[in-house]
Amino acid sequence: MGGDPRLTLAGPVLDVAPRLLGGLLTAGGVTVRLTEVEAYAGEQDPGSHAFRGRTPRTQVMFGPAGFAYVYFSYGMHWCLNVVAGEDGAASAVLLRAGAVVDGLEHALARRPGVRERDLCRGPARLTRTLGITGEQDGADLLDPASALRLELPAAAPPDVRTGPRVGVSGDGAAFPWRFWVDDPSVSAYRAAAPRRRPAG
DNA sequence: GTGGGGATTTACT
DNA sequence: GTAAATCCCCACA
Repeated sequence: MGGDPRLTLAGPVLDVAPRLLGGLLTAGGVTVRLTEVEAYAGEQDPGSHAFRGRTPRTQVMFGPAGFAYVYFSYGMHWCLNVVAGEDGAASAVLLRAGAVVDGLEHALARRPGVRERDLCRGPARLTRTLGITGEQDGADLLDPASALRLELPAAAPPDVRTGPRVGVSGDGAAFPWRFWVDDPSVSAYRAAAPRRRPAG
């Protein structure tokens, strides 16, 4: 699967998401190998920011694949998505976790005292470790001159696991659109609608 | 102009 | 396990 990476990312988001696992994301002098992602499937996905249609914040999602959608959450966190699907599909893949493979010194400098496996264990930790903020919203991930670069793996890892998305409530939680590989950097946070001990 | 909620992380009990 | 931190975005009026 050589091919034009832009074309690969322009495929159906549920195909694109697992293809990002093993990919290399570089920013702020740090490179991570992606270990966990989540798919957000456009305007018909109740869990997606694009669910309510095009807005100033989500306009990047409605554009062509391969660009960065960076949003701000909970008053302090940035999260990074890769826009996927055809132009106008408004689908994207949230990058939830990764393992640092280069620039460890820069990563540790940004996150003093944090264990190596926790550096990018979670979507907001990942952006913080790589120094990603809203300034990178709309960046072309496939442009070598970009502050944010993504390199797709030659092939998807053979052992991709799937499960419900994290932090998504309501109907959007029904689909197993979270993809990960077995790695210590994969986030381990509770689901959006945590259950108490199962009745019975 | 106002109000409610959020694709989270961290610290504390 | 529970709660605090913290502010942008969006829907309404």
